[in-house]
Amino acid sequence: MSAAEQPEGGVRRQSRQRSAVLTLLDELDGFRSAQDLHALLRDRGDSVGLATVYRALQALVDDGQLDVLRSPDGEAAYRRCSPSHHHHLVCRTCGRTVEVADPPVERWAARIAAEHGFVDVQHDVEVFGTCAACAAAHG
Amino acid sequence: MSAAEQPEGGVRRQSRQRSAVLTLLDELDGFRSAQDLHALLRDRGDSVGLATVYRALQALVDDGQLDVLRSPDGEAAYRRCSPSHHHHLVCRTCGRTVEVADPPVERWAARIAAEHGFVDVQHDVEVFGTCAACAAAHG
DNA sequence: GGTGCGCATGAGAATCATTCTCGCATGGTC
DNA sequence: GACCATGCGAGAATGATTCTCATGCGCACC
Repeated sequence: MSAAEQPEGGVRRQSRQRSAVLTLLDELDGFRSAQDLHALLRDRGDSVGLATVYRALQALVDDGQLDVLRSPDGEAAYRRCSPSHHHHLVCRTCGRTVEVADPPVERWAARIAAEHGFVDVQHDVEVFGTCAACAAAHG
Repeated sequence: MSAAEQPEGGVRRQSRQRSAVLTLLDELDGFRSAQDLHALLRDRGDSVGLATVYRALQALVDDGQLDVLRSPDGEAAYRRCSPSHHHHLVCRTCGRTVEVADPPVERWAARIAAEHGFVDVQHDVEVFGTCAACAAAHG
C-alpha cells in the first residue's frame, strides 16, 4: 500500500460468482444495494459469499460497467448501465431508473466551474421523483 | 415509530454544546464530517459527546441551516450554508466550497422529469474540481 | 489432457460511522 | 425555587463494508 496501483491489474479471471452478479444485474432495472443483490443470489440458488459480491461489484465499477448511487442512509446501490457518461432519473417508489444523457448540464457544470477558476471538473447529478405508474397507483 | 412525527417539535432548547457546534461551523468554510467536527470541538476545549454532535447536526439539518454531502466512502459531511436552494462546487483538494444557485439546472431537471412522466421531483447536484489556488500550488 | 501458479472465494472477525440506551443534568416555565 | 421535559454523555448496539487467511479453481503453458 505504498506506491504501485497496479495500472491494469493482472488477468481479470472469469468465475461463476462474477457472472452470476452480472447476470442478476442485467435482469434488474433499478438500483440495488449490495446486500439486496446478495440476498437475491442466495434466493435463486447461486450461493455466493457477501464479501465476494462486494468484490465483484467493485471490480465492475472499476471497469465502468456499473453505476453507483449512495442512498441517503449511507447504503451503496448498484446498477448495470451504459458506459458512456449519463445521469439518472430514479423513481423513489419503485426504484425504476431512466438514463439521461443531456449536453446542457454538462456545459452548465463546465461553465460554473470555469467561472470560479476550478479545473479538472467532475459532476454528480441525480434526479429523484415518482414515476407515472407509481403516481397513478398511489392516487 | 408508528405514527406521530412531531410536526414542529417542541421547544428547541438552547445549550452550550449546540452553540459550540454552530459556532465552529461558522468558522469553517468547507464540508466537515461529524467525526472531524467532534475532534475539533475537543481540541478547542469544548468537551462535547460524539452522540451530541450527531444530534446537533441532525437538528440543524432539519432546520435547514446545514447542508449534507455524502463522501464516496460513506461519511456524511456538513456545512453551514444559506437556506435557499442551491448546489455546491467543491474543491477536492482543499475542500473549499462555493455555493451556486443557477436557474438553468433547475429547469433542466424539471424538464427531464416531465418528459418521462415523473412528478414530485427533487434533484441532487454536486460539482467537484480543483480550485485555482490548489491547481497553482500543485503545478 | 495434465500441471502449476496466483488470483478468487468464503466464513467470520474486524472496522468504522452512526444510532440507541439509560441515568443524570439542566433549561425554561409557573 | 420547584418541576418536568428535553438535552447530555459514555458506552453498547447496529449495520454496511472491508479484511484475513486457508482453500478452490480459472487459465496459460506443456
